[in-house]
Amino acid sequence: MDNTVLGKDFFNRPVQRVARELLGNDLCVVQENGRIIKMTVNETEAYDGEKDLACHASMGKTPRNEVMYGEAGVIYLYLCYGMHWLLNIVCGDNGYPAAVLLRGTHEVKGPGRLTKRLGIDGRLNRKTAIRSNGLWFEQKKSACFDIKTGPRVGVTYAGEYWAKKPYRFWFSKPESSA
DNA sequence: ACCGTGATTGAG
DNA sequence: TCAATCACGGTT
Repeated sequence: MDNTVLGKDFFNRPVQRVARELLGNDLCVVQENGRIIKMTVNETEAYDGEKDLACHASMGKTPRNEVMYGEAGVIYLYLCYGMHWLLNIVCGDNGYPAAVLLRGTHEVKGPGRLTKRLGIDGRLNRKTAIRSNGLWFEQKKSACFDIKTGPRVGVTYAGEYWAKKPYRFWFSKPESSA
C-alpha cells in the first residue's frame, strides 16, 4: 500500500490553495545516512506572483528567483540572512512565479530550523520534489481541521496591503488545544 | 531589543 | 565595485 505522492498536478494550482491543502500531509526527506524522515506539515505561506510585493519575484525575473517561473512541484531553496535555508515548492502555471514556503511541522517550528533538522540546503534547489531526488510529499489520510490564516511573517517591507494579506496557513494537533 | 551572517540586488 | 537589504533564530 503505497502512500500517494503529491505531484505536479497538486502543485499546479493557485498557490493559496496549495498552501492550505498541503497542511496535514507529510514532508519526507532522505538523510545522508539513508534514513528517511517524515514530518507533518502544519504551517505554510503563499507567495503569489510579481504583483505580490512580498514575493521574491516582485522585481521580475532574476537568477535567484528564476526557478519560481518554472514548473510546479520544483524545489526552491534559498539562503536567508546568510544562515538559514528556506524551503519552498513552486506552484501554479509554468511562467507564473509563485511558491509555497514550508514554515513548520508538528515536530519542528520555524522555516530555518526545519531545513536544518532535515539536513537540506541549496543542493536541492531547482530539483523536482520526488522521491528519487530525496525530498517529496506524501498524502495523509488523517483529517486536517480548524485551519487558521493570518499575515505572513517578516514581510512588513512589502507595504501594508501585501503584509496584511492572509497568506499564512497553519493548524494545531487536536491534542494540543493551544 | 539587537545582532550574526553572506547571498542577492540595483545603483554608480 | 559597493552598500543596503533580508520569507530567521538565538540572545540580551
